[in-house]
Amino acid sequence: MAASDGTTERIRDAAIARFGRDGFGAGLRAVAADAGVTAGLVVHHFGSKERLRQACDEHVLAVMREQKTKALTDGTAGMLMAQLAEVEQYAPIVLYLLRSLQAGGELAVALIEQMTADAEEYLAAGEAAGVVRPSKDPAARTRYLAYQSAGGMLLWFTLHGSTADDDAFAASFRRYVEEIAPPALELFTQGLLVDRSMLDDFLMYVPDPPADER
Amino acid sequence: MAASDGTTERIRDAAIARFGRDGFGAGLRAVAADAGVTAGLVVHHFGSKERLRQACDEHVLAVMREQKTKALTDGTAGMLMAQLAEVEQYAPIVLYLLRSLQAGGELAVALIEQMTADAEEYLAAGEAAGVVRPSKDPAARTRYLAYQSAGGMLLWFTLHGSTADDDAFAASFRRYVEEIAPPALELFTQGLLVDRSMLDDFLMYVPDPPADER
DNA sequence: TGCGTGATTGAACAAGCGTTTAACGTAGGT
DNA sequence: ACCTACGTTAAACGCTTGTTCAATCACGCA
Repeated sequence: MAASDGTTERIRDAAIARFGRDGFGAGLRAVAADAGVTAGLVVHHFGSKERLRQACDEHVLAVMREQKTKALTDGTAGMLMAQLAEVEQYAPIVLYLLRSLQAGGELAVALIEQMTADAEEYLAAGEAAGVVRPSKDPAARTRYLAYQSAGGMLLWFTLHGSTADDDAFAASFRRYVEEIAPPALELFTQGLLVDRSMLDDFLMYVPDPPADER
Repeated sequence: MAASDGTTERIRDAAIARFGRDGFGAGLRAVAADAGVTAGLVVHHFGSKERLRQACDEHVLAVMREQKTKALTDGTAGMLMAQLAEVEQYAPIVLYLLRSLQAGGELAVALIEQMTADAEEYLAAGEAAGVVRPSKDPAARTRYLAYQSAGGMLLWFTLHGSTADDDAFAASFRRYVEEIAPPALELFTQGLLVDRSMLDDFLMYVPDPPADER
């Protein structure tokens, strides 16, 4: 995993892995044990648990920016992280990112912002190439797509992604992308509603659907 | 809401409100104080914190089913909860549901299942009425839409929904729905991609990627 | 050689957690 | 009037948490 194997970096990486696995409620002693040190040393190096998490955030953010996201958000967004997770070494970082999304905080906001920025660029390029339809409000569309795809991924992770093993996680991730890709592409190519003229009907249809029983 | 104002129900409602506000990490003493009792009495009535949460889950689930979800998942899914949150008295329950989605667990799965079932029914009705396009895999499409919309809502709540006040929460919720509705409708009516080439490429590629195990 | 500085440990601490226990008060039944 | 059962409280217990502290270890430098 690179990063000179100094003790500080080793603790930081152990914290990323442990927080990704168990969430930020994980104790300092567990992190310390993973790194082969004591709890006292952790706080000696980082000052406090919160500053440890800040260090983790910064490192993850640095890796993210370094990867330069050649992987585009294709609208499903899972592709981006799936590609990362496939490289086995990045699975802990992807897990940590998902935990951050789950917990909120600055890193989560930064993640969504970067995803949105990437999607914006990607969609604009697609539009220029004549592949993507123009939008009445491109920024709103981009934000909507980013939230939906990242949120869907987060929800999937919360409900079914609580796997302990990194490889199993990557495999599960691949399965998720494969599952959502077909309906996503279908929606993106043909839409959901028959045509534009139905929009008003749709809006009036929404308040009360056919009162079928069940 | 109501429920006879017995002490047990009062504690349960206080727990729903407190868990919704602070998450499930909230302490029993805080719940007890909200209900005007002591921590010991809470466990005397419910046995343990986990069983208290189970009682909360069951009650919330009962209210959900009782409301009969005339509010459909219109694909944005937020509509459902927004309509609920508008009735001020249901705001705590909606908050509790979001916390459950955030934490995972049985209630979260049940919520998504119910949303999916409602969406299935609604989409089938729309398709029969000629408003909704047919899908190659309707179940997959429904699941995809449910996860995306519920997940987007969850993510929004995690990042920006940490409001303390119930009314402010309902108002914020309304704003969220208003923000995502236009791009959602645009996507649903016109799609995102101009032609089917991407879908065709994908469908030809997907049948056999490197034959991984499973 | 000796000194000193930083890494590292193990123990201790205070606070919070969920839970247990003993006691008290009060109402109802016989 | 006694006894019982139950609602309720306050205190304590055991555990875990993050953090602090003193002591130990190792190594670079004079």
